[in-house]
Amino acid sequence: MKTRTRFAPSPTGYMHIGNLRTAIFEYLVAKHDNGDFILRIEDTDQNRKVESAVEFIYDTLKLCGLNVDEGPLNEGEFGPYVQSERLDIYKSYANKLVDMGKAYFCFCSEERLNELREIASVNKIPFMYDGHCRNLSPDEVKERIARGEKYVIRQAMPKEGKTIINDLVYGEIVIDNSVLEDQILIKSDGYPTYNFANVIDDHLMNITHVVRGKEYLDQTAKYNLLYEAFGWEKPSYIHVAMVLGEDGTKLSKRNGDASFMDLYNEGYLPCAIVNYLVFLGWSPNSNRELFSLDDLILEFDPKRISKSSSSYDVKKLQWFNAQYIKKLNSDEYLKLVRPFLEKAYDLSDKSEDWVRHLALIYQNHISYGSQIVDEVKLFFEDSDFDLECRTFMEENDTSLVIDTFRDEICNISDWNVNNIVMAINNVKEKTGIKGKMLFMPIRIKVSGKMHGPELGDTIYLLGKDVILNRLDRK
RNA sequence: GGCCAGUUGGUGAAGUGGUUUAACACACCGCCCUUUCACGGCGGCAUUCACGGGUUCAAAUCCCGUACUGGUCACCA
Repeated sequence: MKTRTRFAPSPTGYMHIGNLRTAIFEYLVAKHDNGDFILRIEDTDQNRKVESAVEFIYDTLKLCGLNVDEGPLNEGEFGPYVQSERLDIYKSYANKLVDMGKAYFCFCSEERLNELREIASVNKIPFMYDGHCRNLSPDEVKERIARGEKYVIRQAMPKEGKTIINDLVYGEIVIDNSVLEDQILIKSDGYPTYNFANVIDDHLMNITHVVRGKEYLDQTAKYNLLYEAFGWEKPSYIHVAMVLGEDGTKLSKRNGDASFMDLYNEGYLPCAIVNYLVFLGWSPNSNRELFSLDDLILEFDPKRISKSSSSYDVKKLQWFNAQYIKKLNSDEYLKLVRPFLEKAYDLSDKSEDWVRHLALIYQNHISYGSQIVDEVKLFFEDSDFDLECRTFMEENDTSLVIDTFRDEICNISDWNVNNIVMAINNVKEKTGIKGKMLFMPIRIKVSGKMHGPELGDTIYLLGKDVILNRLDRK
């Protein structure tokens, strides 16, 4: 049977890094086996729907190179791929279960349920539906439905015995059936519950490997019981531990950096994000860290997914991203960085060459696109010396170097990097000062900083007039 | 609270009974390179694998208990 996995998000118009990571794992499991990657939209909660969320999900996956083989926008033979369009399917399967005597109609009111809940909380025991409607006679059921009473359909769970979950990552997990409630399959509004819709869809869509967050691990017992009730073959399960924030707490929407789009808009490359995310909880059978998606497909083995949760670390992401930025050719690099420059500064009086030259000297320095804005600031505005610079200038007599340098600069007729480097060299010859005591005074005067790009380039790009001005400042 | 899982350095992690005096990478620190800065290179950084017992000639690796962390117990997904 062809391997098929599915990514099944709710259409919220937002994708955080944990979701994306799950999608990547799903994609890799499928593609490693030459299988299919399916997108299914889980919108059974009508309140949470967001306009154009489906397009957003497609866009995100596409940016990451995760091609959807079947989904709402490119349907295959197992559609529809949106759960709200499959309501009849769920109903018919629920009724089938009722006919088999494995599910039943339940007319219990919210008031009665709340009462039960209260009693349970007073007695400090976990609430569980008591199966009140489990043995209603078929005639009574028919009559009450005819009367227009509201109902849900619940699955009749076994009261005894154990259910075994087999997971590729966690191994065998045993759940006591006595903790399982008669779960609702169809809600009173006619919509299926998440759990039920999942099982039906996964089976009908021939999903062979269910990859999902570890928070569903316990619930898998219910899934298995459903598969068994129908007599269907169970899929393989791959539960993936969660990603925690840097402080060890759960990632949330409030943590802006946890959103893929936010990272993308800050100038992180999708290939770097993907590479980083895969390494959060997975490792290959070697020391290699840099992987393209295609290489990942080759290497990926779900058995090497970690059982414990891991923390999201921007520093490491930045390292990955810097590696990929370095590998970009200059056109690709410019495409990444230029929008940030245009947004932050007025480039209208700058030549294309100038912008290119400026951007390129930072290619080996930045770890994400928008970082260039700060780095490049000294080319667009004067800034005061920071403490480090002031201390240096106060503790050292720099006037000889600066004065000589000024003269040399004035004498340059052909303004290019070579001549500028030569000018600095002349200062060394004439003053006998070299090394740090030569370069630092010039660097500080010119850029206001002790750290920065190559001095020759910096001076060249700033231009003669600006340089002469800055040499005179305090 | 019941149930389920996890616990290797600041972070990601390798490791599944002896080749481990615990790889590798990020971060950090130091040195070298660079006439400056960065890039890069080299080196340092867990006497120890949450803790306590046990099994064994031998345990991070197997067993039991404790602690801590997380998950889960909805007409949410």
